Amino acid sequence: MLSEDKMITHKEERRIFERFLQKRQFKNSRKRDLIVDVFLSLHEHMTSEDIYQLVKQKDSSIGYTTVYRTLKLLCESGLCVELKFDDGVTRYEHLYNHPHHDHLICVECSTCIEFCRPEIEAMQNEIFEKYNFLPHHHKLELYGVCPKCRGSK
Amino acid sequence: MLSEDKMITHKEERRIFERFLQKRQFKNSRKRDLIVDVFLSLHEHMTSEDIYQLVKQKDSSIGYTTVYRTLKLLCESGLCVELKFDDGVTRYEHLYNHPHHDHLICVECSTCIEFCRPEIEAMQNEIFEKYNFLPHHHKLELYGVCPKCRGSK
DNA sequence: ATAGCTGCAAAGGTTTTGCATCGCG
DNA sequence: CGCGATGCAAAACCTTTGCAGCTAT
Repeated sequence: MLSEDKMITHKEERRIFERFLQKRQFKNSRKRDLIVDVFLSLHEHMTSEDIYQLVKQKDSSIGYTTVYRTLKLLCESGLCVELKFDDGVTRYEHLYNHPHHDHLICVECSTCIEFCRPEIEAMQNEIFEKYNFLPHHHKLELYGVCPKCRGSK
Repeated sequence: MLSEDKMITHKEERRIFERFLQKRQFKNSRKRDLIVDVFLSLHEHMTSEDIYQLVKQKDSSIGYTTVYRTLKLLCESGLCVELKFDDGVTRYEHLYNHPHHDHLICVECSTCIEFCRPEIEAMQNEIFEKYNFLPHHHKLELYGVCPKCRGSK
């Protein structure tokens, strides 16, 4: 899990991913590159299906499986994390250039707002220490009804 | 979502559920009663499959579907909440007699510890207000490696 | 040539639902 | 009787994997 919040360029992210592939002795692939480009340009959480649809617009010969497997690799490389909200669908979040944050989610329309609470980090560590756990990651999600959905009732 | 943390008896919980069923004009059912009894006696989060196994020990003629549907009813009645951790399996938590708490989960063995952080409530409301959301519920999960799993490496 | 890359189809793992039957009121 | 309660089987959903053919090195 990454903890540094410094900004890095798209190009640097690509290099990170390439080094990751090299370490594993993977080969180059035009299709995988395209998927990685699409993913790195995303600023919102998306499901693998969403990302598959975006990728297909650029190259309709790419299959879902390849998108799925590439997203897994992006997660292993540290550029991506899987998010699982209450609706049970896995979403992928672009991690770099994205300071740590938590999520505020509308239970009606699934709108998702990101917010920051530095206090959480402190509290988190306190609890991990108290129970002698080795910290891995945490998840804070607030569910409610967004202003738009409140209005339309 | 319940916010009161007072203790209530098993019998009172049953009455709450019965009133809930009456309001919906549901009929009595020996099997559903048995499932409710098993559920109300639980103190840990369990999957529907776990609960089904416990129920079958008391009456092997009860099917999974009935357990599943009864758990849904318990949720609607307010006695139960569904928890979805990162492993994707829905767990059911007995809500009454259970002050509000959050979860510390071992990423290796899935051990789950409950802890309390009153500060979270305050912070939560602050954020809901800031973004003008109507609060529904929240979820704080800390994932790490528990002492036992740390030791065995 | 060897080993990784791909797409398709199918398998897995869970949660839900359709339907015919049973049983409470 | 009428309508909810049940069990079984099957559908729905997503995620993951097997496999045969393709491609980079």
